Amino acid sequence: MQEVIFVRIFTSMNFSKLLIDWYQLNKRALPWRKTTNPYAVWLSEIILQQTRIDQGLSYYEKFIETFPTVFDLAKADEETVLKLWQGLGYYSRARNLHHTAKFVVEHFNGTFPDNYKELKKLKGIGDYTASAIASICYDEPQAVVDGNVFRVLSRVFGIETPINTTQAAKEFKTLAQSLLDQTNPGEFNQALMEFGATQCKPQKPLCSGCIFKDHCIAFNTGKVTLLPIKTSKLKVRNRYFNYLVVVSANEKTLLEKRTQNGIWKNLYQFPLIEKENNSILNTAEIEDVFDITKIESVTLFNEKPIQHKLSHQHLHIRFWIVNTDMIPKDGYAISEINKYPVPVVIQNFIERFSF
DNA sequence: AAGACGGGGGA
DNA sequence: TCCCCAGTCTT
Repeated sequence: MQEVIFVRIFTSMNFSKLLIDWYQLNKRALPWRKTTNPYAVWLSEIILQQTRIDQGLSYYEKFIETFPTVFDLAKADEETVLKLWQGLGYYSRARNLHHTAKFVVEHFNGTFPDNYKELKKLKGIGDYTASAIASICYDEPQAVVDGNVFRVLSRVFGIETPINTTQAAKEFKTLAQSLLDQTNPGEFNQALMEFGATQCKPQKPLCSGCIFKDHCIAFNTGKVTLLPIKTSKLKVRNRYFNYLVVVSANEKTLLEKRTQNGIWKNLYQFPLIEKENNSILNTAEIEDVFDITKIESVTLFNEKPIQHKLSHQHLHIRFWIVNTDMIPKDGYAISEINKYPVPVVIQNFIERFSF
């Protein structure tokens, strides 16, 4: 038996009007919505990449207060920027943020480019962020495609192209562009994202009162929970970290900066011994790290490795307390270590361990 | 085209 | 547990 399904077709302006009317009634009051200052909008967009508003909000407030203008940000040390970013993750965003602030000050006298094409040339600004800034600050009709847009459009229009493909990026950008309100693109873009974030949510979307109920292909074919489609699951690498926490006679410890590419680049940590497996360290391995003669004692801080899960890596971490009589030459005063940007797992240890 | 890159929150 | 988040860059 063939099932017959009725879906109302959008007329040209329908989608945009329904959406923007909904937005006017339902938008949250957020600090970056009070301005079209490109610096503030840029900052908010970088912070919100792959980050929930609830998580990013306090960081935005901190950054705007500490660095009210692009000049203030450009003047700061990278370490200061990373410290303020600590805990937010994806630290390349902070490094690129700082780089671009300096670039804008040096080459554009502190004035951001006023169009999509030039914005996209800046480090850390991709298609999404360039479209967001250009539309919100300069009314340039560039549609944004973020996770919300993928979800809303895939459902409403019943698009089954896996969203983590190059083809989907083009397909959804074209569709979003065709729906875009040409006279108020910034409003439209924000409305579509807000709608995805609060109504057309990943889980338990609020379909019963949805403005697109009569039009939505997914809703009318029972496929809401199946869309959007995403292929391939990433594989996670296990790594085994042993951190050596030196406690010296003169209240100093050792820190090192992670300078290679990879996780936590340019953040600090205790001296690290990485192993291939979960085996316990022996004292010889620890002594090899320091060219020292006098280790008083070595104790294992946590018998059970701390499980620290990142997107692509599952870290198993042990902390070793190394007491020594010697005075480390390049030691960091215990009282000063909170000035350095460190990964969350290191910060948690510092707070648990009473030096 | 695929992989790397954080950390937290919700179900 | 698993999924996803106002993505971008590198390989």
